[in-house]
Amino acid sequence: MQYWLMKSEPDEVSIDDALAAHGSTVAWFGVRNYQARNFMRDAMRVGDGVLFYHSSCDEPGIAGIAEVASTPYPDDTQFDSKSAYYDPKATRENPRWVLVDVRATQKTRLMTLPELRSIPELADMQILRKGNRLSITPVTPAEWRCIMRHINK
DNA sequence: GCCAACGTTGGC
DNA sequence: GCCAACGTTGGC
Repeated sequence: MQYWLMKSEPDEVSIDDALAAHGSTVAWFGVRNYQARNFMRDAMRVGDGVLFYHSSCDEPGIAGIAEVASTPYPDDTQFDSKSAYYDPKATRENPRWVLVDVRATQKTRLMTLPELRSIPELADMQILRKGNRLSITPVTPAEWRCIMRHINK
């Protein structure tokens, strides 16, 4: 069992959107970074814990809890020439981008970046490092437990 | 809107 | 294979 933090722009897919989706499950489309893709393709397992993070918005932070709900499969938006995520170099025979399904399990209070930064145990979290841009990052069991403890207060 | 950080592209 | 130029991310 591993833990992850996954960024989503709430304008596109928020924790509320995910909870309202069929089976509270959404396809994590649009990842176009090889490192983040490789986490989904190679490391994630069904049932892994996910921190649902809202990025590029008024109040960035952890907004809910989710879990990995599928094995990896091709991201259809790469084949759609009308999509912002279209990749002309990808083909159905040779997909370049994969995704997993993510099932939202709980909307939480918003744990903002300043709050996360204020917790000494979380000082090494990848999301808090300067220049962090990766949209999917691993979370250690200790970080996960710490966040679970704080988020329900 | 700014800008630091970092990934990608493409000429050589 | 190097690396400069360029593009993107994302908090502020």
